[in-house]
Amino acid sequence: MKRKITLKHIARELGVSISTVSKALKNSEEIGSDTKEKVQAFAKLYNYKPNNIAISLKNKRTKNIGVIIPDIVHHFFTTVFRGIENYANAKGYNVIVCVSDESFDREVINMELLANGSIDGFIMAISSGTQLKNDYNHLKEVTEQGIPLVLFDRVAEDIKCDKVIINDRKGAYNAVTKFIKDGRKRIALITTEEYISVSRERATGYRDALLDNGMEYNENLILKFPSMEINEQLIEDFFAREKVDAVLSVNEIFAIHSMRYVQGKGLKIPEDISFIGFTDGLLSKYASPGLTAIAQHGEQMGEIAAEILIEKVENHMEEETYVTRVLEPTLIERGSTFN
Amino acid sequence: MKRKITLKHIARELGVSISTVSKALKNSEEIGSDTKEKVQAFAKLYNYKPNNIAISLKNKRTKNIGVIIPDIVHHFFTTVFRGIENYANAKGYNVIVCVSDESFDREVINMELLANGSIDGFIMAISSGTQLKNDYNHLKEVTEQGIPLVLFDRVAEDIKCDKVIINDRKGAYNAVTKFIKDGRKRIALITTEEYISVSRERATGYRDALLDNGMEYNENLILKFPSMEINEQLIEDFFAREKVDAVLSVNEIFAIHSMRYVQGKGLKIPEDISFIGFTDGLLSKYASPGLTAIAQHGEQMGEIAAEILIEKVENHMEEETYVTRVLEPTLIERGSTFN
DNA sequence: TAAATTAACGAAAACGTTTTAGTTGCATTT
DNA sequence: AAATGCAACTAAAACGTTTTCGTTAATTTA
Repeated sequence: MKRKITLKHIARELGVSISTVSKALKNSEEIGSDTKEKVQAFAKLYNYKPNNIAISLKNKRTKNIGVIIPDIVHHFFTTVFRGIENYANAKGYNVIVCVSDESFDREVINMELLANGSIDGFIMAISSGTQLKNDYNHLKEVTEQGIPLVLFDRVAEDIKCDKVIINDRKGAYNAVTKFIKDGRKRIALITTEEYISVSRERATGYRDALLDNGMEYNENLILKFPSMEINEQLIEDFFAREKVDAVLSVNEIFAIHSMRYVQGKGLKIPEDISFIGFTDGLLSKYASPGLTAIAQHGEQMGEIAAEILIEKVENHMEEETYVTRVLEPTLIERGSTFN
Repeated sequence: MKRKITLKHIARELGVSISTVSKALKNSEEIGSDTKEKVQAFAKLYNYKPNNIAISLKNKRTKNIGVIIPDIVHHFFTTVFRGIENYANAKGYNVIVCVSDESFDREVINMELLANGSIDGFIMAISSGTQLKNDYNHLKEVTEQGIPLVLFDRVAEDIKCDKVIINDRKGAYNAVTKFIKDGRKRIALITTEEYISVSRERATGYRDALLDNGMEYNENLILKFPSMEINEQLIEDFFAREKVDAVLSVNEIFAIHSMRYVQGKGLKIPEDISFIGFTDGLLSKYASPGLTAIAQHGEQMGEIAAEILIEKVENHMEEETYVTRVLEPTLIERGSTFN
């Protein structure tokens, strides 16, 4: 086992000072060329690599960025993560991921842990637990310490920081508008409770599209799941109770479950009933028929978030100006709607 | 913006030495109780938290573990990751993720970056690029430096380290055996090139099951995709050329694509043709009919890998003994096979 | 009373860097 | 010959901890 070699070892071995070694390795003009050669050759021979931790301590910069997401086994978040990782890596940053598991407590613990020097900045999507509790002190503490923070997708109005979101309202609006153009009359919305910021936005878009097109906004046509967990019974009750010819779902899972349910009841998609779902993930692509989806451009979102964060980290300007980048959703048409 | 407070600040403010502050905060017996109270109160008031980087430098332990996976937008890997993260977090470790994107070069770069002090150990699945190149020097360098390494799923025979895998051969064997019991006569295998260790194992299980049951092993019934990318044409050609009544696929995507193709041709699943796929992911669950799947127990795999790694990191025993934990695959039966 | 013990604290080294501010010895200038 | 300039190097501080080894002064022991 060959232990890691340090500047001190090289210095001792070559009979020069540590500073000389450090400068020689940086090709400093201060150092004579024969000494430089000697040092560099020795360093290469013994495969010297500077210790990141020591450099971090010296520079007060870790070249790590902390990513906190509610769930990793989730297509949209992994897509965003890929964007973050891509950009960050290209800029020489590593990514430390913590999963809040939709829990307020784990979010707080993880942030505090990372905030003590381990990272240069945060990128995160707020957990549903936190959105429910509506307590953002952990975020405020971090920003007050001067640690840059970029929120994506699940954001909070009153946090002063950079944000990257998609225009969820418009996504829903466009979807419902398409349903109406296709002649759909009873358009349902399947969603979660409203404390999730994105669900709230999507519900607004749904309502606005109906009203703008002179249609009735009927709360009976909205199915709200109390949690992310699927509940077959609620689906069954809903479709038994309401006659529906189009469904907008805030996520793929709810949409796919509903599709399978109505197919089981003998309905034809899209002839009898039509579906559009948020998040253009694997399920949408491989469902039968394919699920028309509102793409959220997660990878791009991640790249932008990382770009904004790293810019803030590197050019530590004191003026507190924050941007909110709003991406436009795209409708990916598949077999679950008329073409 | 309130800057982070350090031991030095507290010491200066309270007119004591840094060592006294450090000890007082650790409730050392050496320090008088009134001094301790004073220091602790001050620290709490100004929300003192020790700097992780400084501690890392001092202890030569970062409490970070590096995870290198080929792809993050991939159900199995995220599942494993969740297991790793769960266990690691509970033990006070953070997880730094790097995505090799199936590329040898990125794998090497990422490992070298992290190996310079940023992490205490690695958990990784080898990229296909690396398996193709069959060059594992970067792994050897890391282990030679005394950095613990745990490989999972995609492992390499000749690397001396701990490993966590599933019995891929048995998974395939059991699937094919089931096909045979169900009366299937022409059982196909859809796979990748054999340089991927898991594909090789699965192919072996496929063959063994056929031969053990007195059936013919016919290479024409094997469809090999040259890459992870799906190629519709190959599927079309294959099913046009070969008459097949059962398909074992090394992943979900290939299986789902094939199912859709044969359904498009008017075949009934499972009456005319039956499917089993590796990786029990979302697609299997939500396909119609549901895809009978060989579950790889990713989360458990991640937890075990993390457990082994952290054990090695913390009890740095010099004896070089390595374990290989083999998990048993489970067949999850769904509509794509007879019950 | 002198010596030994103890409680309470501080100085300093160490982890591995980077960087500023010297310090040499030698060659050039006046 | 003294002063200047320069090339090539080193010492030391700094980043924020932890920890070992002192060092006090007060207290106990013989």
